[in-house]
Amino acid sequence: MSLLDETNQRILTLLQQNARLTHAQMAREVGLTAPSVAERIRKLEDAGIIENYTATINPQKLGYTLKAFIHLTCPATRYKAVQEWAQHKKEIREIYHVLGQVSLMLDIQTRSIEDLETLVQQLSTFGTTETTLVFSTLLHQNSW
Amino acid sequence: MSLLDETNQRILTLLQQNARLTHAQMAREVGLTAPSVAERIRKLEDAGIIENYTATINPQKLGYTLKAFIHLTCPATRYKAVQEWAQHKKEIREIYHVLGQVSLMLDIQTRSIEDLETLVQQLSTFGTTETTLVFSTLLHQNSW
DNA sequence: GGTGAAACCAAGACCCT
DNA sequence: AGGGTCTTGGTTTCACC
Repeated sequence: MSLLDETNQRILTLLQQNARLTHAQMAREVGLTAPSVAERIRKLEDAGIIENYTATINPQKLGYTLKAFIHLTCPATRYKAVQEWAQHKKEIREIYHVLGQVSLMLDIQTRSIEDLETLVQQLSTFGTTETTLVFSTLLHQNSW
Repeated sequence: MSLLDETNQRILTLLQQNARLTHAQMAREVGLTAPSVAERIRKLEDAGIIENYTATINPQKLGYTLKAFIHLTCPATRYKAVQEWAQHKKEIREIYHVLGQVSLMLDIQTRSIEDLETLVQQLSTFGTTETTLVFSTLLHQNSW
């Protein structure tokens, strides 16, 4: 059996749509028994294909109504400092090291424009910033 | 009881760390019984705070080794066309409508530089593009 | 992959405060 | 309204085929 045969791809799709499905429910969908599905899932986890299972939270409902991207241009020697600083800021969702004149790209979710301003001010101690506000999300693909 | 009291915040954190925890396991963590935890979770779902539960897949392991952002500048009248076109492209993870001269920002994950080139060529029929390749991810925050 | 048994869990009814 | 207890049926897990 291949780790990515058709059955496992269907299992992966099911788990991406609803990670709390029981093995028995998935077994019925793919035409196997629960222990077989459990074994396949265990192997997908061991292979690192499934990284983990997480509840998707609606940021709006927690008051995080503002989404933005901040492009930070700074010397590479400061990356680690930025990373450590960001670790304890819950508003910072992701940091990417990107190619080009912009060096870091930060995915941000804040409660207010004031909070965003504070972040930008703090970031400007590392380098120069350019902020892009997000109006809306047109597409959110969450399965392969 | 508030929907976001300390107990519910701990439940949310637990579910974001491992969405497949049983009610009983969470109950032991927060000092309640399983039915109480189930009831709290049901309310968080009903309130839309928990949107869904999903398995996190490692894109690398599926061959999607290249990450990029494409900034697309095009007339607003074409947004819908872009959205529909992107819907069936598994390489396109997210599309944001952003403020500024760039109009759309696409979060991309491809298997090769050739696939990226194809996407950029197709997108250039909608407007002008600017592609930013991602070297690495410095931070990935997945809980609030 | 499947089967069967034991431990565990989910879901609902019911009670207490 | 929120939490606890109990019961029933489904589920997981493991050994074994």
